[in-house]
Amino acid sequence: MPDKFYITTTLPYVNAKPHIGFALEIVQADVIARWRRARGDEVFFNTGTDEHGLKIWRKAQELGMDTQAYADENAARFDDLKRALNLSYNAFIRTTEPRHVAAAQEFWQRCEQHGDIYKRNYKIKYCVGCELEKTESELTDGICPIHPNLELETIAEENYFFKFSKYQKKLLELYVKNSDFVLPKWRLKEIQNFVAGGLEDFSISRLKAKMPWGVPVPGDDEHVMYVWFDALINYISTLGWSVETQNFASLQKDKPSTFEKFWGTAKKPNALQIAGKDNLRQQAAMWQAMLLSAGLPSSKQILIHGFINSGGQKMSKSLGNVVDPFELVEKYGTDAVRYYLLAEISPFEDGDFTIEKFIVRYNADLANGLGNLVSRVATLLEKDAITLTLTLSPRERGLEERINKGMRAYQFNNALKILWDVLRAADETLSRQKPWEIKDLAGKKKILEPVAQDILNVAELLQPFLPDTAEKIIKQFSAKQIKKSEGLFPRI
RNA sequence: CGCGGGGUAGAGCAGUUGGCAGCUCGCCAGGCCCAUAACCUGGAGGUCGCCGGUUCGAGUCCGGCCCCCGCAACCA
Repeated sequence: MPDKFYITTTLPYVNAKPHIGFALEIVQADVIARWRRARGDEVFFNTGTDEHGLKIWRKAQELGMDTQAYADENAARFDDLKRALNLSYNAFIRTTEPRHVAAAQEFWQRCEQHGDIYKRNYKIKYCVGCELEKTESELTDGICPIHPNLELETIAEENYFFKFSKYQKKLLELYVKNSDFVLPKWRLKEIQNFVAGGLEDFSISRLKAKMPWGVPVPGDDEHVMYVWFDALINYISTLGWSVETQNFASLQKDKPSTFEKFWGTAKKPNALQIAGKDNLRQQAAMWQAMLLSAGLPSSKQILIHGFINSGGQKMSKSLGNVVDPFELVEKYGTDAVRYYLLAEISPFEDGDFTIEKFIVRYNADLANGLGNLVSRVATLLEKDAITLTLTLSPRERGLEERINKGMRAYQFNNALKILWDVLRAADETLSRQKPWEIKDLAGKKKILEPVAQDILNVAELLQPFLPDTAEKIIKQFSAKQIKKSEGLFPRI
């Protein structure tokens, strides 16, 4: 019986092009998904786009476009990552889809039934100069930095609020009971401290008159849901919650729904989420409180990755150091980009991307390392027409276990290092045993066969990381007569 | 005393249970000449931020201090 495995990324907001940071998140998720599939699990891998809210609405207005048309255009660009990065997700949910809107409304009603939604005055600061609402973090010393001479107006607006504060205790229990609920450990500590410090209810609606681009609040035509509230629900709307859940409940009592199979149950939560460090609170606290309120199972685990800086600085448009994943793939290939994200960037800490570092890593590991070794061995075999019978399976036991150990801790960089150690050892063996000096073909074969087998073993275990490259090598090294092929990674 | 992360060779980093300080790039010397001017070996280069403690032994544990970087909620 294969295990059911669920993994989801956060949904990127479609007001900008996909950037390298999201590429990191989705490639990490992809490796985990592929790894689980290779182990025989049935995998549900979700991603999608977050499309409601002020920024998108305003941007579409600026462009004179229909808001949905604008969202469609941008959502398509995110889905393009699938091909560019060779991703294996099987679900792409958009928060403007009817099934998601319906789920969000159902979810809202459940929270409301539990007495967790209420209306209250919400004071906002408004800068007449900018004609915009301002949050505290946008202000310096309580005044708008762009219009320091103007006084801010305070506008009181009625909003719906979610009783976040009510769930403080339950959230803390959740963290205590599941010591690896959030990885890395210090992020769990961070969220624990945050929740322990006290929670304030948060606003979950906006006045439709001011900003109509959102999910309508059930039973109140004046309001739409604040984008965060609806966006988080994608993790379950993508599974067919709640329409399917309800159908199953009435029709087939004993058969678990897709939702239960993948999202899990209260006793056995099953959902793995992956998110950036800016999303810790939303995913590990707010979303979990929302699930508790709606009477649904918590997530099982949340992985928090860091940010990618460029030359030690934050990527920003004004600095001109923003990295476009499509451009990189175009120039250097999918697997080269995947390799950098997985091998060079620490899975949990902030990482750094510069084109110089990328090229150094590419040449050292992909061109001089893997690519050169494959071509080295293939040529030696082809030249003397040495035929081998290598086996793809059973895999080399110890090596596979070491990779699995790294993967269970989501240490992609360590797992890859283990594989590269094998490649290095192969190069060393060749230099020491000098098969090219040996006249006797049987003797030559004796040296080359285990080296070729090592390459095949590495290729097989490399599949979740560099699927395309791995497949090429497996094909090449499964032939009786291994032949030289085009270089995998030409030196740059 | 808000919270968290970091400070290890010229640069970038690894060091999970305390046991002779490692990796990649760069630099120097040698080897090889099968391979994508690739590969292999050796070398130079570090008071592991500072001070104190525990220990036979600390980069690793404990206490204090200094510096750098994020975050401080309804900015999606």
